[in-house]
Amino acid sequence: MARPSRQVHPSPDGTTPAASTNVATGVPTLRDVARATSVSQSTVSRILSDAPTAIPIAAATRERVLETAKRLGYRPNPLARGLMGARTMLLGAVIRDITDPSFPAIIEAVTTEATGHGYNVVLGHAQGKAGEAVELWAILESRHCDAILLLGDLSNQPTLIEDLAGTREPVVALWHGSRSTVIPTVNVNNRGAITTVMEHLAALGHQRIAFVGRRQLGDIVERAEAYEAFLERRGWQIRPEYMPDAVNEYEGGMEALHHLMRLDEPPTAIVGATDVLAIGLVHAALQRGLRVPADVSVTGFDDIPGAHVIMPPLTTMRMPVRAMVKAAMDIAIGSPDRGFDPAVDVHPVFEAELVIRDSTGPPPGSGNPT
Amino acid sequence: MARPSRQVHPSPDGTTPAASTNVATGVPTLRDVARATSVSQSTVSRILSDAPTAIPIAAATRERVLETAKRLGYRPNPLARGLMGARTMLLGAVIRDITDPSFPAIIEAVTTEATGHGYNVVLGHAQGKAGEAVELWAILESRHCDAILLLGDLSNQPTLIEDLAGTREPVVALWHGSRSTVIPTVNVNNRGAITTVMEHLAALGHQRIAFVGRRQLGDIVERAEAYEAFLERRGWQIRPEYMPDAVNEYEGGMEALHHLMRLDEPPTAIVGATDVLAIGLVHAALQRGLRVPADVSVTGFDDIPGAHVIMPPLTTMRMPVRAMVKAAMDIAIGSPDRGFDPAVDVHPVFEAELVIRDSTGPPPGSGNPT
DNA sequence: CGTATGACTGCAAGCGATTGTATGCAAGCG
DNA sequence: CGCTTGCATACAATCGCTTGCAGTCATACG
Repeated sequence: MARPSRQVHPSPDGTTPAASTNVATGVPTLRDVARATSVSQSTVSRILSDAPTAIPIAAATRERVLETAKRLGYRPNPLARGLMGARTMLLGAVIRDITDPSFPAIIEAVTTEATGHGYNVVLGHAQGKAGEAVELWAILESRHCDAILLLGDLSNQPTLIEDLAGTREPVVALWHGSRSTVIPTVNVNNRGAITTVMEHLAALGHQRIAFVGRRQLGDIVERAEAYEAFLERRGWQIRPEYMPDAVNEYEGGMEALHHLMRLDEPPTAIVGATDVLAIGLVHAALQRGLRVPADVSVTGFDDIPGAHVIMPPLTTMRMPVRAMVKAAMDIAIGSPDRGFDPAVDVHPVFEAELVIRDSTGPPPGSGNPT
Repeated sequence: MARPSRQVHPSPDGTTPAASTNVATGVPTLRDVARATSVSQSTVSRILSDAPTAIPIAAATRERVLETAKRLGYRPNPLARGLMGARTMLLGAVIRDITDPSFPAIIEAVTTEATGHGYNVVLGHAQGKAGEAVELWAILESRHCDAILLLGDLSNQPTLIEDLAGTREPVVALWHGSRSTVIPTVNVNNRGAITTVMEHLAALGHQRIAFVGRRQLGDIVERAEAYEAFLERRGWQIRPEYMPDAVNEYEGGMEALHHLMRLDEPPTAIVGATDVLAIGLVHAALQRGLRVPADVSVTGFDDIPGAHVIMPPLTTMRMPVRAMVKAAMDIAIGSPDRGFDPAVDVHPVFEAELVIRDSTGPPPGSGNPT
């Protein structure tokens, strides 16, 4: 790293070197702007970062500086800024699994919202492994992100959440399943949503309803519980064989369907814990020669892109992704200085909306199939 | 920002304050480690950043320092490091449109590869607008990313590419359509791939083949050209009405299909420029009561997740995403110091692989539909 | 036994920006 | 006309870390 060690010698003859500009990088620095305008760095700094300063600046000077800065193409160095403890305008995002089709929309919302606030997003991909998430968090923190968003349930490793709780930056978890009270969480009303789905199915005449999803991720746990609770309220039987374990992938859904259809008394409707699962369910059903929804109804959750272009288009629950991300952002970077703003709810819960499409219908043999 | 201005007074009585640790943040600094070990910062720095230094360090000292550093949980501050011109270990990624289902896999590959190299990824979402991409680039550069990856065709705004060419960090474009020679590009052999698809269809007996995709994105332009070239080679007629314009969304594909099927002589096979388009095509065909592939064959491009769980599973071209990203990474951050390594090919082209599934078959009325 | 070589370390000067405090100057007041 | 005020700037100290160069012993050589 052959960096010229001393560049800014006061020039033996006394003349100040014009505008040296860090020779190595070619990027104009604050000092260059100061020199070019014949004012001090402090003045330039105060003007450019127009922070609420007690010190007044002459309008003329401000003009001049602003002009030179633009002319030189000056850009503040975020590194130096961050060093002094100023905000880095970086938002860390730890994503459970970017491969999951429900995340792109979330990421899109996050980057858009963040940009709107002048923030950049540093992406960390946990690849489903909580171990990596811990490490990621460390990285993000050391990068001095102003806030960190946890996207998806990363709670299977308790250490993470605990560590995060002790951190100095705001950390907000989205779709984490509302189990943690240590950190703010923004969630969807899973119980309410599943209840809505079940009621939709029940209204259609279904009684033998299965639920597919692995009780591991926070959101899915809640959904499963809501499913059981509904059955109980109705006084319907809870059959363990109606709740097969399934990894959250298309294949998981496919296997689950085959399992369910091999049962002596197969369900007439299946609630998928996610759209991915539901699409797998539908696909496997079709492969088996079953008709959806004539032979079996299927519902999903998330309304991922593509959920409406499968055949039949999927009935599912749509979450207000944008609003949720916005809420998280407000909690995370909304309060200017001190930690969280006590005035805002740090555990908001949003309602999902039932999108009825063609994958649900009356159970087989129920008179008029519409 | 009430930051205690002077902290490290030599303590009147001569005792060195234990380990002050930046009170504001609570994060141990290099100085803390130095004090705790009773050595100078320089020594600690040299040890921890084990840079190839001409200056030798006693093994015992090294041990001691390493041990204390670990005990204190010391983490170097990337900001301060970057300020000195060291690598920031940040990789900028500008994504054309994260909403496009083919990108998640790419992002996944990028984050994984980057992590493997010790890099973090800063994500920029261009939202399809090239104007934003320019701005993004500026941001990423000012963040001192060690390299920048352009994901997807951002070339519709020429300024971007020009600006980028003059930058000092390595910039590599992936899936940019191989039109730019100003910056390194990693591409898939679109012409070869489309030729493969066309041959597959021709071998099945199709002669009336349509192509759906908007000639705007680099990759798609190439694919369209290859389509025409194939027709020409065979001496088949190029019908403009067989090349409808279609936005790269499910809906675009659906509209295109309806358009094609309203033709007096509709095609028996349709090549979708992307899987998204293809899925839209299939969906619309099914809606129209057409059977795929009995009535019309459809092919896609990308093999996005989900392409195999629609009905019928999509015949498509799969790209070696991982290998392509790896190649880009090698170009971008492979050479340690000076720009690009002249030894490596900066315009590698990868071959896509035909994945035959069930959306293609012989044209209607061709004897045995197997 | 004095003094060269080395092997190790410490000093201190920045990187680029922020910010508390001091300074220069022109009005304003009595 | 001297001095208080207040406005506009400049100074200088840091943030945490890297690094060229100077300094310190200890050992080895003449």
